[in-house]
Amino acid sequence: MVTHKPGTPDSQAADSQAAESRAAASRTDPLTLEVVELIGSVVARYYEEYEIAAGKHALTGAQARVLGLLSLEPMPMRRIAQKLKCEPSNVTGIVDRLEARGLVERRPDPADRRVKLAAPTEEGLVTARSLRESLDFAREPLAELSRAERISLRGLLRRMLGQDAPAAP
Amino acid sequence: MVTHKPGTPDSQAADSQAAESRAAASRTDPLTLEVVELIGSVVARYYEEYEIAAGKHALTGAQARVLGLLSLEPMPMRRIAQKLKCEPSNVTGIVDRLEARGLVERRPDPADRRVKLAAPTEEGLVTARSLRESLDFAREPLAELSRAERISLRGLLRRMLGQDAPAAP
DNA sequence: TATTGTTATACTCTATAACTATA
DNA sequence: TATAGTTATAGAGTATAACAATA
Repeated sequence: MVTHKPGTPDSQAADSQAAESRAAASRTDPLTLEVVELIGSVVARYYEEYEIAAGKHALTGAQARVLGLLSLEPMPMRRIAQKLKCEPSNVTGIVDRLEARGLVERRPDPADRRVKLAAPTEEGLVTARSLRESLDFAREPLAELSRAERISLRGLLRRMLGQDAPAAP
Repeated sequence: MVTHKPGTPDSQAADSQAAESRAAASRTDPLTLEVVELIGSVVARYYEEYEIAAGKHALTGAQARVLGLLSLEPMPMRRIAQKLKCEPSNVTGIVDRLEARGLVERRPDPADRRVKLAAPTEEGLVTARSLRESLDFAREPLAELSRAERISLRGLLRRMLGQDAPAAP
């Protein structure tokens, strides 16, 4: 691997790929570095807001995340673990505590008696909605953008997630 | 601030504030909702990448975060707690484990004998650099943006963090 | 008296392994 | 036998309260 430093032209094959040279430039460009740092700050802020919102309902972050998931669609314990990217054994405790709070209930799955479907109660749905609205800090600045800017931002976010094939140069 | 949204004249006080009506619109506009969801995904992805990178060095997320902090500047235990937004008592254990791994050391503060300054070792600095580079997934798509787009993105991120006074319409 | 760092304690989240009841 | 959920256990992060050393 021959990472290239801009302003140091080299007769080697270092910049045979445009992507590689762009990546190298992004490691020194002050504007890009600032944006990367801002993204890090937004990520930290996002988590912080979420934890605070969860705390206001006397929930932990993990409990709030599970409740948010179930508010979209009831699902088996196993599937919750997949969504959370954790071991299934952990979900037992988290759902236990949500159930003790009356925010979630376990239902049998008619199709497979091994499966337990976790579903939000009425109160759980209300709490989940409140939690979702606590992320307004991310939405409000978006409303100030033009439609073209929002579309551009959507494209960027998709590329960051690898959902979009990067256009060939 | 009583700017009015044109096209929706209402005798009530519902849209007496432009910001309020923009916020309301952002809760129903499909494009905005999609972008909000994408931001959530990027946040999750960012954390995931960080945890994976930490794991490759047999570190937990909290340990990696502290090491990253100290790699910028040695600091008292108390200050680490402020940065992490946690209680000072927790920092003791985290730094204990980093110290046991030889990545961090505690030094006396000449100016105040109550204070212990946590500082990275040589190996700690190398590890911190490696961790920082693992966030490339966020930087690479940025390199594909034009300078104007990056500046626009920077403005958006600053607004999300409340670092920028929103421009009057 | 106030502050810094630590210890002790309790709770939650996490992974691993073993167990049960179904399939 | 294979899978879904649980239990048991241990390590780590977190908040709270109490403590020693220093200011």
